[in-house]
Amino acid sequence: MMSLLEERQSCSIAELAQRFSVSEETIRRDVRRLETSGRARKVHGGVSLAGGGMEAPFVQRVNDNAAAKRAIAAHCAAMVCEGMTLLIDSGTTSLWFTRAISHVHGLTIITNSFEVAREVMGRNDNRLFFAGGDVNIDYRAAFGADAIALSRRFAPDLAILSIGAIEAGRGLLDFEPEEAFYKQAVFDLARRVMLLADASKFGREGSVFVAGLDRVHDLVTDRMPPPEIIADLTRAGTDLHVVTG
Amino acid sequence: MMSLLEERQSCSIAELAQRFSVSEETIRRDVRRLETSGRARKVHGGVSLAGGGMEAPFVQRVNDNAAAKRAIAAHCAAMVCEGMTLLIDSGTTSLWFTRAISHVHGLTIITNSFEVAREVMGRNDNRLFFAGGDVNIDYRAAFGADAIALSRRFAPDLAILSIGAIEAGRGLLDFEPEEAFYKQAVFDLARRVMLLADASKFGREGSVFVAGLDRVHDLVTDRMPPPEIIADLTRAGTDLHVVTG
DNA sequence: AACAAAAAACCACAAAATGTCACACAACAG
DNA sequence: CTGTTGTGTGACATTTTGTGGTTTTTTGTT
Repeated sequence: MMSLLEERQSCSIAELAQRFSVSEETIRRDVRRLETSGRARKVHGGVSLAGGGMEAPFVQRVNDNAAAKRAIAAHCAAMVCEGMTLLIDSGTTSLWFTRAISHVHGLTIITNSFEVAREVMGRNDNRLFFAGGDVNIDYRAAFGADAIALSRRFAPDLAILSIGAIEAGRGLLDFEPEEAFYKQAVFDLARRVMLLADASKFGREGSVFVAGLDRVHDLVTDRMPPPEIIADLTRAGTDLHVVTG
Repeated sequence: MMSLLEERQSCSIAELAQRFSVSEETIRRDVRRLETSGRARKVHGGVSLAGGGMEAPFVQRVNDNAAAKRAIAAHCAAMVCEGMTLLIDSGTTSLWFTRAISHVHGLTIITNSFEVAREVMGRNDNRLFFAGGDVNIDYRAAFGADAIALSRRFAPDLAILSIGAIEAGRGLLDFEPEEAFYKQAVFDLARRVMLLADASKFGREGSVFVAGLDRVHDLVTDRMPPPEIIADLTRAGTDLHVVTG
């Protein structure tokens, strides 16, 4: 069955059932197992290969929890006004933020994210500085020493950061060491650091330490965090903004 | 449906409905979802890609003389093999070249062009280094000192360059000083410099001097250049490849 | 500018398709 | 014999689709 999926990128349940002369329910059970083992993914009416098209993970991440991310982004966008200098990192929520400020003119934007850059280039009344170098294709961004060096040239009014996970007692964590390293470097630059994190980040466990909550001036999220994290926030002096979707 | 939108920049509801044999209302619903997730945007009577598309003047330049550029690109692509290190500049012909090498694996690509970078990121079995810094939004590329500094780190096997104009007696000229400056810097780096220029470049007059023809190892074009330029080429020791569309 | 006709978009509800669950049955190894 | 595993069946939940009616937008005409 996997070999059939290798040829055809995807297949319908009904077709597979007929192909193997078994009931559709049997196919569905097998598909469920394949999904839990990560080798295929279900879609309504059929199955498709998991790894099909390496672009999928990024697009998927952008659309995960889109409503919450959009609301958070819109809230932050209200604090941006003409002529500001912004540093925007490579998270998916940051991308929503970039879309949300598309109507503000005369900004200077520094970013290491290709998606953010693309969004900014849509309107050409902004100044754009791109932190390049070694590109992580999965993340569509550059994290290496060159990206850090370029970012360090600036003293942005505001830095917009996303994060992989927020854990009580630990602070901010991420999954990719390079990404974490880049973020550490930019914490010092901005006069104000705003962290955009939908509520799903509170449940996650990261694998690389990035920074303590005290480095963040504002945390913008869509649901009230668990009490231990609220305690950490007050201790760190971080302002908490909960955007009611 | 997204893949159909990738090819055609936009599409009408009625056409999509007929294409997939479903009712128009179903299409509208799907489009609404695509819009809330930010991947497409609705227009009256149809859908179009969200930020996806390039800016009108740019996409026009890319498609100008597309057949010739594609043929030139295909010819050059034949000289690329697995594992090479390539520097690709920001011209529109270079973009066609990048598309033409999409089937070659394991390349290391250095570029200062966002469009080239985007094309490379489509397949993630290449290594990508992006020369960033101050971004020229009209050209969708970075030309500044930072871009030069990063590019200088490399010694590519092959550099793929485009040019604004080729004049007899003068050599290579461009229209944007910054772009010219960047190109001057990269001429020294590559072991072999290949210039991609459709025949329209021979008639043009540029405004900024870039380099003499002697810096170019190969000139690939689609029609025989005027005799004075052929004389210059032989004098400079440049190989001339004329691709018969 | 005003107005009417036409096209397109939206909404709500019913119908169809698909997915899920629980249970019964058969094959089979220990 | 018994427990395990896989399969099929039917009831039920969920998702998706089509349809009719209504509202909004565009277009053409005066």
